[in-house]
Amino acid sequence: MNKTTQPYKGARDFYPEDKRFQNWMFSVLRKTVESYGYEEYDAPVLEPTELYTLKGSEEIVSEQTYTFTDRGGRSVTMRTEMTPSVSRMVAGKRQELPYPLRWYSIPALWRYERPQRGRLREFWQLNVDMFGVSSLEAEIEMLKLSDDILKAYGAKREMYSIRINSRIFMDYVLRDYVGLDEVEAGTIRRLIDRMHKMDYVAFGVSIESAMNPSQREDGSPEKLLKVLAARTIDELPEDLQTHEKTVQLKQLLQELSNRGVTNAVFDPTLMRGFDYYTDVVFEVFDENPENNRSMFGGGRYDGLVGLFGAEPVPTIGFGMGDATLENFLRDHELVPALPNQTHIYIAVVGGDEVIAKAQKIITTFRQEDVNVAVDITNRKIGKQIETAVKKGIRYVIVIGENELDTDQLTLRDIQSSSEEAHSIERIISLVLAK
RNA sequence: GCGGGCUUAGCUCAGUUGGUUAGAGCGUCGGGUUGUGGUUCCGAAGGUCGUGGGUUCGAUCCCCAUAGCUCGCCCCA
Repeated sequence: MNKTTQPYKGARDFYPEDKRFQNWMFSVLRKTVESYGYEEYDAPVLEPTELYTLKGSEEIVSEQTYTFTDRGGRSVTMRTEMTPSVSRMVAGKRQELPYPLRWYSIPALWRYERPQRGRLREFWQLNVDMFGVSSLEAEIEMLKLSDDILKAYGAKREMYSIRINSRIFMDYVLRDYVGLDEVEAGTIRRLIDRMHKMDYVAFGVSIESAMNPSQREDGSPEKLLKVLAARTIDELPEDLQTHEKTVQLKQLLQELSNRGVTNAVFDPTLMRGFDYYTDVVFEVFDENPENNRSMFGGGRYDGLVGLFGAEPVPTIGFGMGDATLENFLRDHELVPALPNQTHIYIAVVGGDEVIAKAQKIITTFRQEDVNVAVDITNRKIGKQIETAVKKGIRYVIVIGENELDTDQLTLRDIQSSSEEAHSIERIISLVLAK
């Protein structure tokens, strides 16, 4: 028997204080996405392994998942992301669901990785997806919603940036504009993804060596570097300005700005993997240098539902991990004091006999939605109050023989260290007011 | 999967150039005579010095391995 009290590597225990924080964090997420009409769904923690090999990444499945054989000989995998599951669910009821679908979930996910800052083996992830809209209005809503989530926590614009790119646009740049074959393009995509981690000269050298000199047109590396250097769409080379996706991205940024999202920018170096995204991709970056990674991101993936044999559905969505969000909130000091959900702690003088007689009062509180914990230890009164203080419970009422006789109770406010006698009705409204 | 740093009380950390009973602060528990916490005073509990092996008369300290934490790399759905 292993006697360690530590949780499993990369997984966390949530003591009441931690769970209180998580509940608060999630409640803000829920409130914000539900204000846009998104509905919560869920799926099993275990999925058949084939669900994750469906879209290709064999290597990821074999090396970065918890995969095992069940008692019936089936290979199962603990969910590492929600997108395949939700795509499966939509495909399963493709013909009967009322589009557009606005769905969200906050599942616990498992990935077999080496833990580091902002990255654990068990983590929670907000997933927001819209199915059934192919127009740019879907992108606008997704990004506006992302922005509203951070604003709901009290984040200021300068704390984060929203970076946007298009896979179709970048494919056009790499294949047609620069003239690369698919193998070269794949290598270059990986390089671009790591661009900000390399120095500029080394990056240029890598780009050049990744391109086959005999096949490319003269000046291709330079053409590409010029595109990647663009900080805005207007800075893109003249001959790219009229491309359909350029025009669309410009329109997207303009409309976001019109709706108050002024920190969204075009970023040609944004790659975001290379699996199921089909067009617009975006990432929200924490501008705090302590958190040197994107906080969350997503994009359009129009092809996934169709993989299940159903008629394809245009889809856009994003995922937001709890660890990176927590880092963001703590480092920017956006976490408020979180009160204990118990409103009143009742300290008892006189033991079990008094507790028995006080039941009528206690029941009245509970029926009025006041959460009441009774100290049944029969310790001295000072200890009982100290317990309430440590638990972070705001109000204390001492009940003894004296209180049983009157209809007034003395409500002690731990926060202000004050005491005042009130009727039970008055106490209920005072305590619930906060 | 690769590399760096770390691991001594519940927490944050001292310490021993290898020597017999390993310390502090905070926290916890109890008390300062019987119905009021966060101040103060007194007292107590709590450690096989991450784990396993080696060197040595003797290891918490030196060496090796291993685990965990942490930071970075790879990867990041």
